[in-house]
Amino acid sequence: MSQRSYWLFKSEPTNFSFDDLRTCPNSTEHWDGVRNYQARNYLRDEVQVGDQVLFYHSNIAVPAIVGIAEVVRAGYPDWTARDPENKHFDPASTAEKPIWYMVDVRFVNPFPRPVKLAELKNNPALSGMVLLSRSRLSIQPVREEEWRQILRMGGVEE
DNA sequence: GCCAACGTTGGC
DNA sequence: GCCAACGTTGGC
Repeated sequence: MSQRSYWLFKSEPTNFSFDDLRTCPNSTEHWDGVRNYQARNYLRDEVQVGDQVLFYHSNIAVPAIVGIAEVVRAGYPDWTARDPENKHFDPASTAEKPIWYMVDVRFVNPFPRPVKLAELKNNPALSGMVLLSRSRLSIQPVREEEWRQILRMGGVEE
């Protein structure tokens, strides 16, 4: 029995928003299209069923963490890499030797108050967050203390 | 829309 | 294996 971990997943809401996740069948969706090796390693090797996820909206006027999702399926080959029609097609990835991985996530709940990037930056307790030093990494680990702090900032009851 | 930061590619 | 060129990300 492994202890559950915390993550931050980034998404551009114009592509896929937290509300899109909510309205998916069973509020569950594949987290596909990740094409960065470090993020891939997390998805393939570390993200586990039951892990909790901060859903972050990037590349918009007011970037913010908007809610919580949960991992419902651990890493497995991202088949969109083998679909020539797909935007994220990668001919180097095969069924025998997949390069890219995805997980499945489920909508849990929105924050009563979204936590803006500016607020994260202004909180000294969060100065070690990966988001602030490696902003481009799309799958990032979150420490338990950071998780609790951010939920508090988002108005989530303990 | 700009541009800095950063990841990837490919010539050597 | 180095590193310049290039493409992408994402805050502003």
